[in-house]
Amino acid sequence: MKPENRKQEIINAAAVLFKEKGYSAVTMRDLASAMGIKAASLYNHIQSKQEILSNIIISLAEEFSTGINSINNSETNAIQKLEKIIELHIDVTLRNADGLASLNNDWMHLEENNLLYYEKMRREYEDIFRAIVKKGIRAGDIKTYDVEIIVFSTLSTLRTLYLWYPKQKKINPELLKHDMISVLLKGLV
Amino acid sequence: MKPENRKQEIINAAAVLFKEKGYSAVTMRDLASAMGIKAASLYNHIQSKQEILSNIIISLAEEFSTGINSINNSETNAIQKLEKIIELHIDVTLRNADGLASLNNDWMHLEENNLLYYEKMRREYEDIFRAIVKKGIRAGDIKTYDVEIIVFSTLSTLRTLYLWYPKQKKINPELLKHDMISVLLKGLV
DNA sequence: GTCTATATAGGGATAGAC
DNA sequence: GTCTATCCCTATATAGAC
Repeated sequence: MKPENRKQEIINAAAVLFKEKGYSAVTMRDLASAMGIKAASLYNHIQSKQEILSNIIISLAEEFSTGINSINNSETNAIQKLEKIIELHIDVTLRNADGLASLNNDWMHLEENNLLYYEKMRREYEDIFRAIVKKGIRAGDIKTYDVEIIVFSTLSTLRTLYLWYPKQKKINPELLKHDMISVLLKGLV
Repeated sequence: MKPENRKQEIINAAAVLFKEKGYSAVTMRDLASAMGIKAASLYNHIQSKQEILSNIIISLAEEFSTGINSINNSETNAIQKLEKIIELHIDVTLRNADGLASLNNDWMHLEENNLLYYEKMRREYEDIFRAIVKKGIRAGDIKTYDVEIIVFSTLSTLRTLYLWYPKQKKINPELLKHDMISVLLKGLV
């Protein structure tokens, strides 16, 4: 096994533990034990605990950043863009639900430039999302509720998918996408 | 100042810090510093760090438990019950947004009986919520999407309110309730 | 690539003076 | 009710043998 693979194994194992207890409560001994080795051995593959966290979070944040920019640049209306954003979140959740726990709950433990970089991406993501909703309202495609409430309620559902999805083993991704789009955009009543 | 007041001050200060960094990353020295005293002095008012956490979480969980039981026992239809649940979450968030961060993110650091007690209340809360949605679907008041998706998307929005509300200082609670009910129940489109 | 041993720092909590 | 001093434990990380 090449070092890069072993490193990724460690990062994946860490993501599972971080999801269960949070970054701060997981020790390098916990992580080593989950890998079946001693804590000191981890340092042959990674430089620090912090490096593991930034690896998990930054790659995910960049995925969302790339995704929403590509969606935003497409020639579609606001509703279609929101549908694409919902699909983006579902796709990322299917691929890396564990890592999303750190993205959502442990980003504040990033250090220095990584923290600033994360915060910048998050701000830009929300700005694009907000702009899409505003355009949709102006075009008459979206009802004229408070923009912030719409952005918040939609995003909080999408961001929490990682908690919920693993418990619904049987659910079909296509059904999930369809019903999630319906529930979020067309309401329950 | 009576000891009970001082104790509550400590718990309130702790809730703010737990919200910012999470239970595990906040030290008793951090908390003491926020109170303007030394760490050892905290122990004149509280027995342990764990006691602070359980105070924050258990009282909030009991509030939700009482609230949803009372709503569920009222003679109203599913939609009216859901509206009341949304109001319940908004009311609790207005009163104690800081504590809700611990309820949502740090419950797994509860110990022994408190952990079991919390998990029981949470399970019962979700069961009641799910039963209300199911009744609403059977009565034809709620569209026939996947029940779990409805429960999840609604609850995740309500549970995340604590993150979002403090940033919207100007928003009127009544407008918030009205628009939140509209967005969650009637959709965006 | 993993181990044992260890350095160094900081955690929660207590004792006892004031 | 708060302080200083301190106990004991565990954290991240490194050094060097195998």
